[in-house]
Amino acid sequence: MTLTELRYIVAVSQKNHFGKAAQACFVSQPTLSIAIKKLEEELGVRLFERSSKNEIRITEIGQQIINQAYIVLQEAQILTEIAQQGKDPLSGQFKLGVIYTIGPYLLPSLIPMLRKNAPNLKLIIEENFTANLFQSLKQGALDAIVISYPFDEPGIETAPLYVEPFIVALPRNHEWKQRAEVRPEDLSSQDLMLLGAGHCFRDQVIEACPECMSGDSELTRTLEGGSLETIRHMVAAGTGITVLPRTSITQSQKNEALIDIKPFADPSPSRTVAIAWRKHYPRKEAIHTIRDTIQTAPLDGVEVIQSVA
Amino acid sequence: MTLTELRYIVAVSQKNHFGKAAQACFVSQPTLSIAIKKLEEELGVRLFERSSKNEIRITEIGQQIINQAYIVLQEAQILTEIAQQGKDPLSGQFKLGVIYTIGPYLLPSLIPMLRKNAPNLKLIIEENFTANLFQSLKQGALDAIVISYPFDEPGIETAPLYVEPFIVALPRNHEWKQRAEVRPEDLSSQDLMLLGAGHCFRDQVIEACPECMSGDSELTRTLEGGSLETIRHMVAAGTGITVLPRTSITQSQKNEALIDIKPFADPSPSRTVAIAWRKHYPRKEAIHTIRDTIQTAPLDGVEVIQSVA
DNA sequence: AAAATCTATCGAATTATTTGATAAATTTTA
DNA sequence: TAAAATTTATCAAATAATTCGATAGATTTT
Repeated sequence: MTLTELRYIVAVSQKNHFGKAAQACFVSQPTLSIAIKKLEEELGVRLFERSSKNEIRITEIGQQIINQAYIVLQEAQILTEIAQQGKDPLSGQFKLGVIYTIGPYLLPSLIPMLRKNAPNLKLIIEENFTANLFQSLKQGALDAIVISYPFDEPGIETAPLYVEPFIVALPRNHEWKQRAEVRPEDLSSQDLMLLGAGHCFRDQVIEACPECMSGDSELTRTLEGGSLETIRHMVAAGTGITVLPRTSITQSQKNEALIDIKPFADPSPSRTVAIAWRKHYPRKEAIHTIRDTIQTAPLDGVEVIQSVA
Repeated sequence: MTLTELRYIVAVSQKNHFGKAAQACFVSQPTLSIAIKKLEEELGVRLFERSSKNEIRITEIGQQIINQAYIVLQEAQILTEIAQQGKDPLSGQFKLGVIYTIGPYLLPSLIPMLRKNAPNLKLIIEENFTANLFQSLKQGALDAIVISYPFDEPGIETAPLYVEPFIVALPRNHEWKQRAEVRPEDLSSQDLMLLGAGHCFRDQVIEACPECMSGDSELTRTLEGGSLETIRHMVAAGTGITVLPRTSITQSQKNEALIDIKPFADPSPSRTVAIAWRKHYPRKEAIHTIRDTIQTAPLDGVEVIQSVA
């Protein structure tokens, strides 16, 4: 049984005439006759009563089968309509993972922009650690993830989005009040607060200032389970200083009374934020749109990295 | 789109593996790969995300389409099941027309026998005049009709069932009480009651005894809209005599006190009862069964006509 | 680096499908 | 009654499609 054969019998039932039905199906009359004969033989049932002159008559069982053929064809039609709607790579769900230290700062501007650039894309967000996001990405639970380099996994492709410098956040009236900039190695002499293990940003800060974790510096504290926002509030409360990614500081927060922001001396430590996806992911265009959206209106203080591709 | 292609994508979604899906579909892996590629191109949608190693991943739109493919295939399956059930020519409805002067006598014995010989045949009966039955048969509203010869129409085939002699019904104490038999021409001297126009039996009686309708016989009365049963009751009431087909008289009625039955002298006038169907009617076996059923246990007093075919 | 595992691609062989021409059957018309 | 018309079935040839084994290409695992 083929869908074509079903279309033929439906056409005959509508035209009551093999020749006219063949015309309606854009095939020759023998083609249609043979196809119907084949179907009748396969089903073991006579669908039509042919009388040379006059019209065709549909048998009782033939009518039942034609009714069912309508249903089959209709469901097949629905299938093509589903495909038609789904053709647009910028439609349907898109599950985006973002690491904790990027999500709160990137998403508030990304989501409304994306709603404009891809109105039919139903964005679903997950915030998590890099390792968990990667697992979900690999398993197909996520379509793409926004993470920080280094990130190199087999079967996963990445594209850099922007470079984001690190900055130092001090309580007002800190001893460095008058400084224009800070060098990484200076940090080891301070009460430095860091995120818990699992956050790649923690590792990046430590990489920038290995001294702060060396045995002789007992001033560095880890806030397990904390967030950058928690740490920022603790800085404001005077508990210590911290290093933050540039995007975690908005203009209004920069002018905040309780916190002082200092850049690092050149070359400033920084992180490169990237988007990653499975190599064979079929909706690359959706990823491209997200990347473009992020790069067209970048966050404050970052340097966009245009890909060559 | 073909049903085969839909079977392929369903198989891949179940096996998560092109090779295994191909095996399950009893085709080679290239066959399945090409078919799916073709379907993807036709729909304009990527259904699967292939990664050389590891398992296949179904895209979001692919899952929607596979769900719909299940539905299409299931409806197609139902179609074949309908055909399977309808394969038996002795199943389904069978619309049988019978003329008024046969129905009441044939059907009471035919219906229970047919229920035994063709238990799945849903017999639907229509009683009417020959002309109306023929129209319905021609139009396909009836599958077969039981009528009386002569009956010869283009596109219609017939087979004789049995020859049924006519008999004369007299009131008790009629002047012919002592007679052993009656000759047709005798009827013109009597109060003869006949059915209305349209009943072929009326015409057959008149053909057997033209004298009873000739100008000088004013004793013949026509009962428009009446039935043989009405006439029989009128005979019993002494209103006149009539001619009846043999099958209208059962054994118990023969012994009835109020009516006397006389045969015609040889050669007795008679009618040949036949079954008729459209030449191309596809369920000839059903007709054959009905004919056999009628002929295997014939009504009292008829002579079965075995067909050569 | 080699082996293993998958899907994609290729060319040849095989099957199906399609078509125009025509046959066969039947009905209508002359 | 014969010829014309109408309609579906059949046939042989051409075309299109499907199928397969072999193998390439890509990637992961050993």
